[in-house]
Amino acid sequence: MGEQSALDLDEAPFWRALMRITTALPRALEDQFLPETGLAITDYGVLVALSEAPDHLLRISALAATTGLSLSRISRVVDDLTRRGLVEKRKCPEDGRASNAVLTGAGLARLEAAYPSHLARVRASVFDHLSAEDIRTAGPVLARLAAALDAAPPTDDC
Amino acid sequence: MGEQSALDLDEAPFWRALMRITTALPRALEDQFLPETGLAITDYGVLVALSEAPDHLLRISALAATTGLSLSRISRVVDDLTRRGLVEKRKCPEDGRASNAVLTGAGLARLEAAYPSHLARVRASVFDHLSAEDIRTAGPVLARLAAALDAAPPTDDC
DNA sequence: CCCAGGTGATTGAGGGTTCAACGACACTCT
DNA sequence: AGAGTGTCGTTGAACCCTCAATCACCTGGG
Repeated sequence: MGEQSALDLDEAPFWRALMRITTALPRALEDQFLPETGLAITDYGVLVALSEAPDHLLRISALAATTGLSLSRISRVVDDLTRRGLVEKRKCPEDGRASNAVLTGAGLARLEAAYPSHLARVRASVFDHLSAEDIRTAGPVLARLAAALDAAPPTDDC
Repeated sequence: MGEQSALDLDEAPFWRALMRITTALPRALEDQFLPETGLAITDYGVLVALSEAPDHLLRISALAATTGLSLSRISRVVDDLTRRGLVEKRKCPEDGRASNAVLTGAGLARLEAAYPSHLARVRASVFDHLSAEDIRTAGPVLARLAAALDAAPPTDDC
């Protein structure tokens, strides 16, 4: 891993800001969202992923990939959502090992009910503080970073 | 919370990228950093905060504020670091309720040993994927967002 | 057919983090 | 001085999340 030059004058504040955001943003979102809707942000993400899938149906493993959660985590979350009637779990007909999660009517209703609250939280915590110009200039950079992080998991440098 | 317009065409990708980053970045950092240095990222943050403080000494509550951790969390982390000899805890002379955390020699040495690894992780997960221009344009936007999040905790909209 | 190895999902155990309750102490007002 | 109130830090209980082990099933080669 050897020699690396320290962060320079542009990089250091960039890094600090990024750290602050990664710790503070989830909190800012969740704190009001859960009491308002009865959904954790994780739950909401799962419901959104299902609502965007064809037939509102997704393999458990696909759900894990699109939400960015681990397989074990998704398993428990889906269990919980099933117990609450927002999601249904069906053995996959073509592959006996696999299961599909399906959004129920109640789940869709719950998602739609939560949407305004989610939107309000997102605006209050992020977009209310940024101009249209900010978003246009920073958006592509963030997108590039997000893509790199998605691709990067392989442990090593390149 | 009423009416809100949905995210527009610039905002939606911005938001998705932000979500990906907040979930993937901490993982990308921690996964290699901990095995390489024996320090969790939380530990590292605490040591950094202490190293930047006058006399390498900070009130427990100040430490919580600067690291963004909760008081209860910082209490346990400092306990743990104390047990490992990297930090020392002293009752505060002026205020019998308070405690100060002080960086030990071993703590400083450990921090310095971990720094190159930290730097390498930061570069590999973030700056290697962005141009100098990216950082110059997105940096101020992120800084503004971070500042807003730090200030915003008050529950309501304004 | 059946065995070996691979994959999808679940589960137990354990660490990380937070919330709420608490004990110790400080400050103010009378 | 004493009562009431607020603040600093700690702790028990609970939750979220992950790792590793495991079960059930699929797939390909003798």
